[in-house]
Amino acid sequence: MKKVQSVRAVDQIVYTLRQQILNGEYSIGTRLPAERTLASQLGVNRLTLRAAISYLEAEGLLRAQQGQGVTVCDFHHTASLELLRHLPLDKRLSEVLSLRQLVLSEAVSQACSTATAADVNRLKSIAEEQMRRKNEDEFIDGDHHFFSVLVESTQNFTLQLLYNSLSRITAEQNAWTTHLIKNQQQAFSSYQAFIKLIAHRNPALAKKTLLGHLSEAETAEVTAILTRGGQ
Amino acid sequence: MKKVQSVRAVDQIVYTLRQQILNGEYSIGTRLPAERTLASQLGVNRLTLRAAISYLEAEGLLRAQQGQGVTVCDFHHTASLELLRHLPLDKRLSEVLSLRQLVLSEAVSQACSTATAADVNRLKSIAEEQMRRKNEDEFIDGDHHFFSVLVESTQNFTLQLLYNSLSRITAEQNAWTTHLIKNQQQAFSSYQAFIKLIAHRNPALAKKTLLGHLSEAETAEVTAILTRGGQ
DNA sequence: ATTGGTTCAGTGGTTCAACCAGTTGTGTGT
DNA sequence: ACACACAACTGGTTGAACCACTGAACCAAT
Repeated sequence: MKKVQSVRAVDQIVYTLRQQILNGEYSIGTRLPAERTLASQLGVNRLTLRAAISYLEAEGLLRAQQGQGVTVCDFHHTASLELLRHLPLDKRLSEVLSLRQLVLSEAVSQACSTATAADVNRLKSIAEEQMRRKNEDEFIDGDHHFFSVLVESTQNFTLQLLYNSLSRITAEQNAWTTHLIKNQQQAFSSYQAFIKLIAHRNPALAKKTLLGHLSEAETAEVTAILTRGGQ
Repeated sequence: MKKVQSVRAVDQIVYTLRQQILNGEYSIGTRLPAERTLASQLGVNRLTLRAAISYLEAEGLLRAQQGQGVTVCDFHHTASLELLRHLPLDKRLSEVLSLRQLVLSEAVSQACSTATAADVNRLKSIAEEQMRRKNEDEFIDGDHHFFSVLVESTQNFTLQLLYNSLSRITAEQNAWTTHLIKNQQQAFSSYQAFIKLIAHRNPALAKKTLLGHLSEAETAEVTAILTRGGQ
């Protein structure tokens, strides 16, 4: 008794069409075949196809207009970050990493003002737990958990929504998991640095530190903060 | 001969359900009424409702599962920035503004390395045109156009997708238009500053400048750059 | 009383065939 | 040459029917 949970036809059609659009098989600005035609081509009912089109409209890939057909949007201008979930991350890993760094710097900076003592303790325990992880997948999840809590502690809904996208983009992408595993040690020190910066409650300094914008005097100060042990 | 372009029933249902979810009328984790029930409540056919549900699944607000019903997702964790398009911007204007500032700082910094001379000229002409604008709506559009070109000049697809969301969030929101109109003069000097920073081709300095992370020595240097006339 | 399996009612998923409603082009009348 | 009407697309909506999955209720065997 397996739980095969057959995949919804809609999801398959969504996947197929999305790939065809992203591959340029249906190029930007062109019209898709008429719904009745396309449905029979894809071997599904027209209404199933329509549900898929509705989904892809929400993603900003398609636009349907009565009497005019379904046209492929210029997703460079109509899509959102979520689109990267469906593109190979390899080519854009550096772009995503630097955006992630930028966002997390801002998050840490804001958390300096907003995080509660309880938040900091949660972060500490997650960070400690991460050090004991053996399983790779658990480590990946834990990493996501740490930053999820961090972002939540900013109480900044906008940042949180943005982080949602970032974490989904990386989720289940091999380029990401190999990157994270390879830089595991670096991750540990990031956790510690972030926690100490938040606990130090200096938003401006935290941001400068994480973006590498420190002056010489500040560098010394930060070094002192980061090397301080315990509490 | 008007072109009333009657609104699609699907769109109305999407709007209605989205509002009900965001207002908490259908609270997170609960199940929507059965499709057949809900469809008759809303006065549309079940398949029309299903197209709407499919759309809202793409937005991360709903999740349908055979045999289990349609449940309301915790959009704090499942939605993306696009969600802010459907929330009043008033309460979060400062959040969005600071994120925008952060993203544009990064864009300018990257443009220092990637923008062509042609890009810089386009930016200059847009900025000049902006100064002559009388109409408020045209000014808003021009502002968006300027930053759109700026972000494109980075050739960073990730940043571009993120900017798409940001510009859609602000589009047609009164909180944004009033903010922009009120700070029109400041916008002009931003254009000039961004252009000069890009033309100066120093990514690190540009970013520090826009984030206010300058040391004293750097401040003098930047002042010189920004007050330089002409080219 | 506990366990195990069966049944059944309720859910979303899919299909069919038909009709409604915009958009476009084409042809006919003037 | 122009204006209008029509025809032929297109997507939008509807009703009814059936399939497939889930969970709870039920009943039997232990």
